[in-house]
Amino acid sequence: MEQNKIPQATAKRLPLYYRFLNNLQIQGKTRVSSKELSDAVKVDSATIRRDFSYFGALGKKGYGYNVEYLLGFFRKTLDQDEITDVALIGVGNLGTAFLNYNFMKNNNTKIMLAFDADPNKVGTEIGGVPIYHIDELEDKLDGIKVAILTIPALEADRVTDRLVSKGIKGILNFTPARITVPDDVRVHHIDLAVELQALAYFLKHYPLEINEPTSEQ
Amino acid sequence: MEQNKIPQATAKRLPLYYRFLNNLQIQGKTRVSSKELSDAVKVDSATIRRDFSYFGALGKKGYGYNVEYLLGFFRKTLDQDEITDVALIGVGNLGTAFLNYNFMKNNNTKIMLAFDADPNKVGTEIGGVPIYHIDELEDKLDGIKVAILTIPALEADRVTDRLVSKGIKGILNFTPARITVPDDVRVHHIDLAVELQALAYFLKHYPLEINEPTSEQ
DNA sequence: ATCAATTTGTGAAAATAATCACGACTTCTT
DNA sequence: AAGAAGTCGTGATTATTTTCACAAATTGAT
Repeated sequence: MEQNKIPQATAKRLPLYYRFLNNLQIQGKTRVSSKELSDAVKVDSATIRRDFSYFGALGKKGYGYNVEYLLGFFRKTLDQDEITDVALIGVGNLGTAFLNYNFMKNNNTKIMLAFDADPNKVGTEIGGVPIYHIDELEDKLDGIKVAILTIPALEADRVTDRLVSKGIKGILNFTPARITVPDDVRVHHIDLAVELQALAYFLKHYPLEINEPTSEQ
Repeated sequence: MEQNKIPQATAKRLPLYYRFLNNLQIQGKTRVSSKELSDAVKVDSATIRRDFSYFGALGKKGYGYNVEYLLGFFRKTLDQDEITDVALIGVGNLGTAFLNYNFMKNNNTKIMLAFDADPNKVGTEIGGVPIYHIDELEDKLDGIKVAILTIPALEADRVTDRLVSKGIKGILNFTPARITVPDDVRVHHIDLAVELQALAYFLKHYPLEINEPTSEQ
């Protein structure tokens, strides 16, 4: 696409920038510098300027960035106008957390429907999202391209195959299983146990130096 | 520490390797090649060999790696014997998911206690973990170095300050807020809304090529 | 015993990302 | 009006991570 030159590391930070700019606007701020933004999002200010620069010259020297303008620009770039419909598979604790989270408020994504195997959950709603039986997957999934996977690891492969057959192109996988998909399907893994273990490992083996960056994703 | 040369990117993958090796052992496999491991964890086989090589020559040419040996090695390296105690702050949907997740089974981390402000939850247990009132934080947190933050964003800064005062050195932050901590405290952010938005962005702007790596964290 | 098939470990190269540092321009203060 | 302070955009550098590709060693089949 037109902007294939944007580094992936930058692309991953865009939603973060967007949310903080939104907060700033709500607070009534009209301008912001890369330094202020840096303090808020914990990303080096030079990195922020570099990130923005991929989209052209959005700021003004000696002034900073106009919040309204920047926000408008990102709204277009991040397709904030165009909402991506999402399906959630597995209404356990984690799935329920998602349904209640109400991402959609400020976001370009919206969970439209959920699936579970538990008959007590099927037919109910959580956070306004209807829950269908997992067997109805193929019937209800038309037009949906993104799925959140919050099911037991053992079922991950089987359900993934069904999702892929049905045309899903992006999966946010919270299962510890590393699922296998065709080349044209994108999977992002978020492995809670690994994250926690990695944090514990870093604490023991990488004592932080003064002035070392203190947070990361 | 002694092994400060290990790249952070490698360190983040270690828990993942560990878990899959564990699975292999349970399945009764005695040997494994970097190629097989690669298929399972979706990390390039050269990257896996490079990762392992930081710890010395763990494999054997023409043979691969001995599962038992490798596992034993990682057990020591990842301190699997030595359990890291963790506190969970905020027993909402997401917090409850963690408590029920039962990470600890195969892991070097264990959630020992949880805190919440809801009087209905205080005094109960979830997944065997006792829930205390958030006001008791200072009394109960002795000796704990790692905390999982699953509270509303607005309370993140205040609670973080209290955790830091009490000596917490690592925070797994599920709050959308980017918290501010001293240099000697490590924070890993997991921002669910950002992850979902980023996935949607990648789908629209980075169409996958054939043979492009198909998954990532 | 021989040889084809495997598979590691790693030097070297390539790709990706972060950071420095400064010229150019803007705003603010007096 | 002039100078000080602030801030961007970016060339250049440095750091980090991934990938290639192949010699060396091992295995397994005949």
